[in-house]
Amino acid sequence: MPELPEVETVVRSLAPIAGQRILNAEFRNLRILRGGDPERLSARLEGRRILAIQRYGKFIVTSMEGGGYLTIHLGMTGRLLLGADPGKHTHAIFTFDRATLLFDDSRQFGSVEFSEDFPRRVARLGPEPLEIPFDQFACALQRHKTRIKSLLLNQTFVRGVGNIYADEALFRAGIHPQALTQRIGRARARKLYDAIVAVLTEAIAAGGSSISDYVDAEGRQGFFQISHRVYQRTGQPCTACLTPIRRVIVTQRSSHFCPLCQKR
DNA sequence: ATCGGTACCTGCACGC
DNA sequence: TGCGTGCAGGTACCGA
Repeated sequence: MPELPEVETVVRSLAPIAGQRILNAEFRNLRILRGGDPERLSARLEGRRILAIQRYGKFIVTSMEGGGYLTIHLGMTGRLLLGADPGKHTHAIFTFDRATLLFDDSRQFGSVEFSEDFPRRVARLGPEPLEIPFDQFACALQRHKTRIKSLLLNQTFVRGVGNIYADEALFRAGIHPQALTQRIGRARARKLYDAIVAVLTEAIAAGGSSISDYVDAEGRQGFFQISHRVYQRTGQPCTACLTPIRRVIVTQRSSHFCPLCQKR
């Protein structure tokens, strides 16, 4: 579910726990806990204050008072919920001075990890798409040899773009998801760069896309899904030319596109 | 060193 | 009603 705009919305809604102390950390499902046993981790976290909560692509990195980082990834169906009741898919419960935070995840693709040093899998990510300068984006694009949709999903290229926003950006840029990166010149790269920036900025302003069950920590839904032009609109008319939107599989992921507006 | 394919999970919508 | 199938915002790992 959550891509950059959804994770950004979640991080913003977590502002109330910044500066608060973790009184208790309980882990109910060890699948989502990466590396390390729950007892030791609880002991490591309890009594410590949250210093800052930051987003890196789709990762949430919480820096702790006295050192260490709590890194959370929401996977496909992960949620962080303030003041909610634990349920069937609650895998971790953090009790703070004045708040309770749950980590829920029905598919269990998400993760919670504690590390003394800045997490390596986050350090390995590419630049933020809303921060990278165009020249750097264009150079990085040239260096890869693959289909553009695959590249956009590759988190070492830019971090935070997922299936929804890749499809939406490619539509706005008029580029076919299966287009080879070598066939994308500077002008088309510019259109793509601008489209990514626009779609992510608009989605953040709308609080993300709520496809099935995404909500922020306060339980609020996003509403960018009403602005989707291709994503999950297979068979519906293109917003620009009325041609039915098509769906193809690119690197095992659904890609939605307009066969007339988007060129290889 | 980069890639593409696969595994990891649950829930839902659909057709029979 | 139940069962099988396909599909869903994700990353990590494997082998070519």
